[in-house]
Amino acid sequence: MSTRSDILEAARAAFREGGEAGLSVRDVAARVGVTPMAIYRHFENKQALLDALVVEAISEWRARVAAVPACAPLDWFQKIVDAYLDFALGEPRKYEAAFLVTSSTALRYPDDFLAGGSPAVTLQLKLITEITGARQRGISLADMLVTVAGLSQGLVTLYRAGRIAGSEKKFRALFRRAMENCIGSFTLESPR
Amino acid sequence: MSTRSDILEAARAAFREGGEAGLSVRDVAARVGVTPMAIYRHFENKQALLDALVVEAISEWRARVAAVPACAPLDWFQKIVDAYLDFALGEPRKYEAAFLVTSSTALRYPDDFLAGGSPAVTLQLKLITEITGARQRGISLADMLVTVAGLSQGLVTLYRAGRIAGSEKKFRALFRRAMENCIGSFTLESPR
DNA sequence: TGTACATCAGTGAACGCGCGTTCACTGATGTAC
DNA sequence: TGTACATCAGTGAACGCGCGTTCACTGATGTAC
Repeated sequence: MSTRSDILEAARAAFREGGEAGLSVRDVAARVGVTPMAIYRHFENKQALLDALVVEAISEWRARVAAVPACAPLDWFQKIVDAYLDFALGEPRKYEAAFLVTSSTALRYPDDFLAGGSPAVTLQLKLITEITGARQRGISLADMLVTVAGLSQGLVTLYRAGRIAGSEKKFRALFRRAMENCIGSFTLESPR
Repeated sequence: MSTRSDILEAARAAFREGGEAGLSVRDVAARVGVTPMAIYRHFENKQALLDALVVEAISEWRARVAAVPACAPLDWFQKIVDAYLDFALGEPRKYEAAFLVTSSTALRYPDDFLAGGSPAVTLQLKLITEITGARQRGISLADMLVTVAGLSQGLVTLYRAGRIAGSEKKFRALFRRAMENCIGSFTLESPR
């Protein structure tokens, strides 16, 4: 049963280095020190191996969100934003697997998330609701959710594609300002 | 000199069908009805062929923006938003080439754009400045630019990855609302 | 006007690579009687 | 306790594919004298 975990570990390493395009059955086998066909004893095919990595990455993201200590809604939300940045910038390939790789298991905005399909998003929804509260401007929760998701994902993608100039530190600050402004825009008055 | 344009046309078709991953020298040659090596008579290598497609796509996007008739700043901006959606949804592969394919010629936010490297963005910057005007909330022009770019790109990416449920029409409406809200958030009062 | 030569588009075969997956197999381990 | 058999992880060779690019070439067209 250790070969299976060796395969997963090798696949993780291969994906870390080259992403989806860098994952090959033959390469993973070579890393484990085993024949390519040995992989098929443990995974139905390459897709199944990739799916396993996606599931792992999603779990890790959820664990990171769950690990953020509870506090006042706005602080809490901002800490999750920081966790998102840590994940996206510190483990770029895992971020890719969790958020970008097209997998049959991918949830869809906004329905699957409003329905509570993802614990991480459910928490964020709760926080957004509490933050905007009575000052809420009549924007639907679904819209707010998709806007936050789109902005996060778009900024990270631009940065990762090297299309945003400046250091990582500068990008993190920019990202935080943009998210703060975005959340603020959901309320009637300007924030702060 | 007609072979060169035949090659470009075939490459365009191949890219339209399969994106960057679907572009192969051999396939393009087969479409033209010519030996793979004939391509090399006209392009240094595969990358040069891809670069040519990227340049074309960027030109087309700029032409579309330039074709939007001048009007009041907010209307004008919204018409550009619509043009962006038309481009992203109507010519998804060209959108990909213009905005997502990593190319040595890619401009970077915000410096290259603030410096006027892109006529399309220069116009958008001018419009944003006019729209926010005196009510501007102290957010830097660079931040506003990156936020608009990130949100646009992120929403389209989510939609194209099938992660936003609903019809194209619904997505367009959602996109417009999100952009309107985003622009509104740059001013002191809530818009409308 | 005719000839020699350079230019140039395109050919055809091959190199060397990596890919996912098939097939029939070996050899060790565990199980039933 | 010993034997027969099933299970199962892993092997090794091969199939058939597509890829970018190299090399030496052919044959037509244009140009110079």
